[in-house]
Amino acid sequence: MGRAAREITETELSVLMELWQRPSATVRELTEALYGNTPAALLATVQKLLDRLEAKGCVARDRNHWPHHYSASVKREELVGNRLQAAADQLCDGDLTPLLTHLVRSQRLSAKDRDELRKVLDELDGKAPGKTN
Amino acid sequence: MGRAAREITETELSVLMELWQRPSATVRELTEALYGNTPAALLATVQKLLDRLEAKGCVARDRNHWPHHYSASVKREELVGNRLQAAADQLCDGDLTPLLTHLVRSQRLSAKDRDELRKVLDELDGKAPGKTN
DNA sequence: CCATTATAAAGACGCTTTGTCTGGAATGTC
DNA sequence: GACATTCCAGACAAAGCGTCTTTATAATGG
Repeated sequence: MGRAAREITETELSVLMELWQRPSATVRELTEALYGNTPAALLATVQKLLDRLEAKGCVARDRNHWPHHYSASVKREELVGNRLQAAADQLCDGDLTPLLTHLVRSQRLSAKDRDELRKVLDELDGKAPGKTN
Repeated sequence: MGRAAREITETELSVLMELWQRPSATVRELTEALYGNTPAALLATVQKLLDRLEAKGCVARDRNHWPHHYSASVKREELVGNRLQAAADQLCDGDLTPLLTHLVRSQRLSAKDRDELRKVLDELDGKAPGKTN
């Protein structure tokens, strides 16, 4: 499944971010949201970005509407996950655990964050949340 | 910290990987390890890769030796950490927690992995009090 | 010392990607 | 059918990448 997760550009990401905030949108709406105005040049630019995002499997377009309706076909969490998995594949031989360990250790997590994580771990263990908070 | 661990190319990474396996190395050694032979062209290629890695702050060179000795100036864990932080900055507003949560949840961690993580969390609980919720 | 060899430094090259824009084709509205 | 909007294909410059060639510089053996 090498499909969806390819490299997303900074600019492409800005378009995706707008899409994540709505169910769907037209090129004009997105251009307006991103740049504040909508000259032909910018419309074409955004269109091209959408084209490329579609090619990368991150955006779906509904050609039944006129103008076309675009919507994100990848959730933010998926994109995050893909990017991390890619990092793990490249740098950790595909194993995410050392990456996680390092991250948890190096990052200053608040007690609340740690609790949160622990809860997730417990959940995965399949047992009821051990210590009640 | 806050260093400039910029984008590392796949090819550059292959050089870095070799460097991580030794205290230091010459261009010739690295070329031999990577390609099996050392024609002038390849030597120059590896040299250029090292130049760029040096510019990106990932490699240090000792000009007192002849030929120069190169060594990695970024540890693998740092590179991992930087990459994750970059992902968090871009996609999670700099907050690594949702990223961690998603990762822990989506990835199938073995019971041992979970234990490992829990231990790290406990360790952090003891050391850094964090904010009491 | 000089000639030879190995290394370093600088740059050219072709290629791909990225962001932007132009022009023309397609589609809808009145 | 005339017109405006939207889509589409492609051009374009700039930048990054991997590779290679050329020139300069340092070390070594006569």
